[in-house]
Amino acid sequence: MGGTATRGEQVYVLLRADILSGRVLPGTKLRFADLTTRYDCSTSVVREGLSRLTEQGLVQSEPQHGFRVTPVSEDDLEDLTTARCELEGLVLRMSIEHGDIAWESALVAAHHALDRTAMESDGDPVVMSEEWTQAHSRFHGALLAACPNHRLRTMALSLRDAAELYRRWSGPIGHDQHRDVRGEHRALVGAALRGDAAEAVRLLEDHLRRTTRALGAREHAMSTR
Amino acid sequence: MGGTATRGEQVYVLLRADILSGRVLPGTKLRFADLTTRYDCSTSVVREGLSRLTEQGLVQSEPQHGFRVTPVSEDDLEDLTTARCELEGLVLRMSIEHGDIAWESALVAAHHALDRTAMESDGDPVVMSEEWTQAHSRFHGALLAACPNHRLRTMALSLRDAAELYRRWSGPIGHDQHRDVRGEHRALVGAALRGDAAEAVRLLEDHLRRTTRALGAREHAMSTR
DNA sequence: TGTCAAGAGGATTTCGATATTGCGCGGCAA
DNA sequence: TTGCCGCGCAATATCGAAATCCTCTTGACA
Repeated sequence: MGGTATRGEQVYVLLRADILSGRVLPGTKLRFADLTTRYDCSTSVVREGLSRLTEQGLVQSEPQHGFRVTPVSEDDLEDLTTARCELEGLVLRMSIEHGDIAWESALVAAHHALDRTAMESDGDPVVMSEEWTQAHSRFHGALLAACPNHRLRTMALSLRDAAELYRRWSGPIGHDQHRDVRGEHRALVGAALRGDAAEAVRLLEDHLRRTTRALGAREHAMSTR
Repeated sequence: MGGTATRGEQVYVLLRADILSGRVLPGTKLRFADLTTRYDCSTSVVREGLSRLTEQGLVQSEPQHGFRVTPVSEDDLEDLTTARCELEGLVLRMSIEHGDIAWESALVAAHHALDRTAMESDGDPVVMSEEWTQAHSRFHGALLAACPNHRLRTMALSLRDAAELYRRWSGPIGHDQHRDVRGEHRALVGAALRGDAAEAVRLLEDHLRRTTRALGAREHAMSTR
């Protein structure tokens, strides 16, 4: 027990975690031989998992040439950030306009949890802590949760996932450019609870663009070393 | 020649065509045994094709229970239409703001082709002609083509595909509610070429909502018979 | 020396069969 | 009659090998 329903699902979850956590680098070729031994299953199952990752955009496939982890680039990051500003902003507006008390409560709870979680991990202060990443993801998910449109919400969350791949390669964000990430989150919650959708969307876009700038700088530093 | 690269791709294209053209009805269970004989290939390949359809939203999968064509419902149609109005409107605005002369030319060409294509097919006047459907799809694709953001454009087109599944179940739209579909398209082109993004978006949303209403009425009539 | 063709090797794609899972029918006891 | 347990069937998930395809190398020929 404790396992998921199918083997393909397991591979999907495991490989997804490996990609998002940075254990396999963007651009890496994913060979079937490696994966079958790594996850102890047949090529069919690996293929299933890769296919699911592909639909999420974390993996790319070229027919007859196999699969590789979606490469990162500054252009793609720019594309992704613009898409997120527009779509996530839209979903946030709808969420605020339709949010009820239960939504507000869940949002406050998620924000509290995030605010009380350390950003840097104890063991390795150069990378962000797993707990903070999760809490951060949950917080932004809670912000969008009241959007009544299932498709738009799903797409916005999918874009957040794609961004996670980039966020991994940044160090603790707070240290770059003297940002006050906690303050940004607090302001977001405030505007949301006040029902000020326009202000909240503005804050969110700022939040996303700032993160992008930090990542772009970091990535540039990595690619030129 | 004329064949696509892999067998899985073929199954994907064929099955997709079968679903979009209405040869297999929404909600239908897709058994492997049937599909392997229908497309003359193994279960693995069928699985590959179904997986790709799933990522596009045309097919749903429940672990251990197989696949079925995504069922249609009035609620889902409402959800889809709202999502399209918001997202496609956004993409259209960006497209108009960034469109150059080449885009305008392609748009004019696509509109001309659409305007000169008959909506009703000769053989079966109750269903829309294949040619018109294609021209219609190309026209709306041309409208969005100049949006510089790859992700947003792709998502908008994906939503259009999903809507195709519904559109199939409507008769020739022009006959319902005394609509002037050709006029709506012409007005859209006019606003787009004029660079009036706000007006174009308004026209597009109207266009989409009208189609939805026609489909909703039709579907209701079918479900109660 | 440069170009092209043929072949070996490695990787992906496809196959057919086996293992596993879920569902329904029938029997048995209360 | 009703409810529950267990067996059998059908469908899906998984496997491991065979077939197919791509790439890189080698060698011959102009």
